[in-house]
Amino acid sequence: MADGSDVIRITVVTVEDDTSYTAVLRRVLEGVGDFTWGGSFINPVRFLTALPDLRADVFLLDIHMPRLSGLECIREIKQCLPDARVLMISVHDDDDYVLKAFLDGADGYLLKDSSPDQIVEAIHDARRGGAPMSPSIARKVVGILGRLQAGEPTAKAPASAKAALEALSLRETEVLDLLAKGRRYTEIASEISVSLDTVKTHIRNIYRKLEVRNKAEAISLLLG
Amino acid sequence: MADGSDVIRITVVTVEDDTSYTAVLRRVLEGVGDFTWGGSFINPVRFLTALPDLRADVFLLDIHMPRLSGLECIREIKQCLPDARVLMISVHDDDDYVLKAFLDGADGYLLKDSSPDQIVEAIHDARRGGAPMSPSIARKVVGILGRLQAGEPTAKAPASAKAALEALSLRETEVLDLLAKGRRYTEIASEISVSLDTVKTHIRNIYRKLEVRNKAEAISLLLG
DNA sequence: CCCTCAATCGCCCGAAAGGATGATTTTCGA
DNA sequence: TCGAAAATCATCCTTTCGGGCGATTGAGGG
Repeated sequence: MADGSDVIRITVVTVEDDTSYTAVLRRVLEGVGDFTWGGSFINPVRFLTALPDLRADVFLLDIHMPRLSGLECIREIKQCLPDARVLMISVHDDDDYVLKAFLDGADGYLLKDSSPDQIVEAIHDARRGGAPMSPSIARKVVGILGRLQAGEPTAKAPASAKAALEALSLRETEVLDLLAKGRRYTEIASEISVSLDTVKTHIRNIYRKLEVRNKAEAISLLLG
Repeated sequence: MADGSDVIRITVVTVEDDTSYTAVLRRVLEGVGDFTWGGSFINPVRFLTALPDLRADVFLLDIHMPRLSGLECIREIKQCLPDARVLMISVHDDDDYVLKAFLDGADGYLLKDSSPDQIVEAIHDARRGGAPMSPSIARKVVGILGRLQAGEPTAKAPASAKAALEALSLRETEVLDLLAKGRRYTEIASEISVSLDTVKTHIRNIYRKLEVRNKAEAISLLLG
């Protein structure tokens, strides 16, 4: 391996809506001998269209993009190119996104404050079968694991959701059902023959018991 | 059948939160020779508690009651007393309630503007195996039947709901998902990197396509 | 008898939601 | 290349939500 001819070159493709960061990545990777720039996509939809014709070893995916989440690209990539490695690169470190990324098949998760060296090393690491991730992401993963182990699946436990719903009184259950049907407070009030303020009180109590902040979360917990 | 001794008496029980209407019903029914007043319940919860000890031929149920919907009483009654007839008496004639009542096992559906004669006749009709209903309710039922036949299950079609969701653009789907997670408009805006007004526009378009009026209905359609 | 909890109602206040309309740009297929 | 649809941003205005706070009544348990 003294000369470069027998070095296995790694083709890297990026999908990133931020053109300036795309340029950064390109510069970083073109500075490394065994990397081949396989293309960069600004538009994730375009990327998916082009995917069947791509041959790449590693994909760098942004999570938050204009039209389509990078998360939704993972499965497509894995289906077309089962041996390819997928690394997420994002500014976000929410538990929700980190967990989803790995569940969807991502091989690694880097934050955008990663240094060039770290990015290069992560790509090599992914090729070797590792799961490269930024230190803070690694901590997140450990934290999530702990919570999963404790029987609290994500943030909203499916088991505890049921328990929380059962902790509601008859009246509260009735109000929540109507809320989920899209009824307004005033409509609920007239349907169950109580005042508007009573409905509001019930809803405040429902939110407190379910530990949610608004209608949407309450309904998702009820139906999801 | 010349004397009253061989007339089969019909025991009637009412469950109705409105005491004045309960009194009206009682007066009407006590004026009819072959009816026996089996009791009246103001509180539906109390009614369910007492139900196992009741012997009645016909139940008159209000739909909208303080703690518990009359709809939820139907199954309980049918389980305890399979031969009993259940008539709903309500001021409401929404498709939703009418359909639900019959699906839940109601034998008839009267509006509260029914005359005493109509009520008496409806009870006899139910006993004979009929399905007594106020004229406007009968029309509702026919209308609902037509729509079911046309492949539009209720008002919110389970098949068309899926179609409607698929008619959403990628961006709209993304926004709706975030909405269902309980995100506020401003949070969605920052997460997908667009302005607040753009998010509002997307959501208005989503509501239009899904034919809903608010978050709650949209989320119910998405999750339900 | 006291305490708790469910259910009821009220007031105040700021934030969020949503409706009406109009406009620009990009994209894409006919 | 023309038009439709998607996506973007905006202004104006009203209604609805959501939270904080306090209060009463009745049922039921200790």
